[in-house]
Amino acid sequence: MNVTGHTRRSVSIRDVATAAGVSYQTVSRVINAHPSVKPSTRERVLAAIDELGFRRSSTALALASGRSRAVTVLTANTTHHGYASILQGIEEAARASSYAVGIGVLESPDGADGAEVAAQVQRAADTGGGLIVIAYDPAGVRALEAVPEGLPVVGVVETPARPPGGDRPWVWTDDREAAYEATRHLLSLGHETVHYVAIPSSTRRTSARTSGWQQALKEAGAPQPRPVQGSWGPAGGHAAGLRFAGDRAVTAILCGNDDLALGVIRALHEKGRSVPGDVSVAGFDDAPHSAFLTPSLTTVRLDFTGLGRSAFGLLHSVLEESAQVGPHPVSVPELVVRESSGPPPGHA
Amino acid sequence: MNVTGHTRRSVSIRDVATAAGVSYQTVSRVINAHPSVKPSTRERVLAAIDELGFRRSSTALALASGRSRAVTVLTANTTHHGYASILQGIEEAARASSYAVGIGVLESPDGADGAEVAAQVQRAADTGGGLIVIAYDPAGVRALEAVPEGLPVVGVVETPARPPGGDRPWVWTDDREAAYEATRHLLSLGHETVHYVAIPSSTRRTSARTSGWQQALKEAGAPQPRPVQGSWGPAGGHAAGLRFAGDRAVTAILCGNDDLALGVIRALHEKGRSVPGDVSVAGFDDAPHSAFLTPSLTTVRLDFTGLGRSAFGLLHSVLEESAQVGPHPVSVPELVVRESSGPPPGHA
DNA sequence: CTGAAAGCGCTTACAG
DNA sequence: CTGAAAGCGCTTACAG
Repeated sequence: MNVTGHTRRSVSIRDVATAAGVSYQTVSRVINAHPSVKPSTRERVLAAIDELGFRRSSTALALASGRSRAVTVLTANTTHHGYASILQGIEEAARASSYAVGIGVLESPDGADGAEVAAQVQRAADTGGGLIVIAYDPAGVRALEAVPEGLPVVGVVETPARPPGGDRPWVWTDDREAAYEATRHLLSLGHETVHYVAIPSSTRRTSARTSGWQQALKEAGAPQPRPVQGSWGPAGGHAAGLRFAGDRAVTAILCGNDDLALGVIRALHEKGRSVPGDVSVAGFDDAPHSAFLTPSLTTVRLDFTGLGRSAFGLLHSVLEESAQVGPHPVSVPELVVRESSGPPPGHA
Repeated sequence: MNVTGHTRRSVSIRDVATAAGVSYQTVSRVINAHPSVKPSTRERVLAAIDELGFRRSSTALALASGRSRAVTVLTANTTHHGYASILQGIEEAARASSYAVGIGVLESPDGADGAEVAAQVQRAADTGGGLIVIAYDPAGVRALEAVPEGLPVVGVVETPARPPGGDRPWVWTDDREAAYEATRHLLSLGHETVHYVAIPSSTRRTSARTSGWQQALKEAGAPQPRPVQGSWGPAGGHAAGLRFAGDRAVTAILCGNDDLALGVIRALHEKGRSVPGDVSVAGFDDAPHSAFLTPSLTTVRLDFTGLGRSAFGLLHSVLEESAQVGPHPVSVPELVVRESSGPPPGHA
C-alpha cells in the first residue's frame, strides 16, 4: 500500500480502472464486493488498487449512495463517569463496525433554550448517518425531542416510566432497581431511614433513582425524607453533606452518583462525623477511583460501557435494516458493598 | 425554519433556485455570502431558503470544494482526566468555529503493531478535514508518525526535548516545570528526598515529568531514587504504594497523576502509614475530585482544556491558512498545596 | 450582478 | 460478466 506517496489529488476509481484496463464501473463492483466479476478481472483491479494506493472516498460514497456509516453522539457532557463511559462503549462498537463517530456537546445543560438545541441537532443531522442522544439531563431530553421525524436516532435515557413503543429505540439501565437495592442494603444494616442526594433530573418528573429509593423506604415502613437536590460533581455533594452533618438523626445517605458521595463524605469529615461510624454513605455508578477512596465507597455498579455498545447496536440495526429492532435494557446493576456503609451508631 | 417537514429527499440548491426564480448558481452565491448579489435578489433567495427549510449538504460541499470543516481526534483513551479534558477543549473550540469533531480511539495503547495504527490513521484521514493526535502514549506517538505527508495534523505531545521546527505544529504543557515545582515543594517541607511513581511514558526516553523531578533533586543535592513504573489508574498507584509502605525511609512521594496518588494513599493507609503524618503524597493534574479527597490532594494543576483549545486553534489556522502558525505551549502549571503534603515525621 | 457548463468521486439503474 | 449514462448536491472557473 502506497502510504508515503500521498498527494493532493487522491487516486480515484477511474485511475484504478485505467491502470487495470477496465471501466470504472467494474472497479466499483470490486470495491463493493459485487458477486458478478470474473476472478481474473478482480485480481487485476485489486492489484491496481494496491499499487496506486487507492482509497475510496467516503464523502463521494455518502453523496452518491445516501448512506454514510457514521454516528454522531449528542451529549451535554463528555467527562463525567457515566457519560464518558457510554461514549467509550459507543466508540468501541462503532469502530468494530467501521463506523465513524462524531460528537457534539449540547450547550447549557440547564437553561438552554430550545432553538439553540434544535440548531445543534440539525447540525449533527447534516453530517449524515445516525444519531445517539444521551438524554440524562434537560438539554439531552430537549435534543432527543428536537430530532426531526425520519432521522435514525437512538436515545440513552433514564428508566422510562413504562417501556416505550417499538418505534422508540431507547436504551437504559435499571436505575430504579439499582437505587432500590442500595437503599435496602442500608436499611438492612439497621438504619431507621436513608436520606438521598439527587443528581439533576432530566425532567420535572421523579427520576428512576429517586423512585427506587422511595419504594424501598415505603416497603420498609421507613420515614420518607425529602430528597436533597445535588449537582453532578463533588461540590454539590459537599454542600449537601454540610447540611446533613448538623443533624444527628441522619445516619445513612444514598447519593445519586459517586462524585456526590465523595463530596458528602468530605463534608462529614470536615464536621467531625465519621464514615461509616456515625454516618453510612453509598454512591451510584462505581467510578474507577471509588474502590480506592478511604473509606472505600459502597456503590451500585452500572454498566455504562455496555449501555453505549447497546445503543450503537440498536442504531446499527436501524440503519442497516437487519436484525431485530427494539428497546433492550442492559445488564443488571450490581451492589458493591465496601467500607463506607455499616450499622448506625449504637446499633446492637 | 421548517424543521418538522423533514423528508427523505432533502431540499437542494436547485429547489431553492426554482422557488426564488433565480439560477442555482445565485443561490450558491447567497449561501456563501458572496458580495456581488443584488440585495433584492438575496432577500428573495433567503426567503426561499427559509420557507423550504433548505440546509446545505456538507458532504456535497466537501466533495465539490475539497474543504470539510471537520477535525478528527485520534487518542488511545477518552476517559482519563487529561485525555477527556483535552477532548472537551477541542470540542468547545471546534463548535465555536462550526467544525464537526470526530473521534477515533487507538487500539492497544501498549503493544499495538504499527500496521494497525497506520490503518486507523488512514481511516481517520479518509473522513477529510484535519487531525489532532494525542501522543501521550506509544500508540499516540506511532499514530502521529504514521500521518501521511501533506495531511493537516496537530500533535498534543509531552514536552519535547527541544522546540520542534516551524513545520511541526505541536502543543504541550510544561510538564517538566510542573514536576520540578512539585518536587521543590516537597523538598522545601524538609524531606530528604522525593520518590516518584511514573505514568507510562510515550517513548523510551525519560519523560518530561521524570526529568523535572530529577532536576529538582539534583539541584537540591538530594539522593536520586529510581522512578517506580506505574500505570494510568489508581490500581497501579496502589501496587507502588504497597511497596513504599514497608520502607520507613520513604517520606515523600510524587505521582505522575492524581489517580496514581489516590492509589498510593490508599495503600499507605492500608499499611497503617498516615498521610501526611508519615508520608507526604503529591499528584499531578488536579482532577475534579482531588480537592474532595481525605486528605485532600496536593497536586499540580494543568490546563488540559486550554491545551485542547490551542490544539484546535492551531489546526484551524493551518486549515484556513490565516493567522499565525507555530507551536505554542500553553498556560503555566500551578502548584496547589492541600492536605496530603507536610513536613516529614520528627521534623523540627 | 447573474447564468450555463464542467466536474468533485462515487453509485444506481439500464443496457448488452 | 462488463460497460456507457445519469445523477447525488454542491463549487469553481468561464462567460456575459
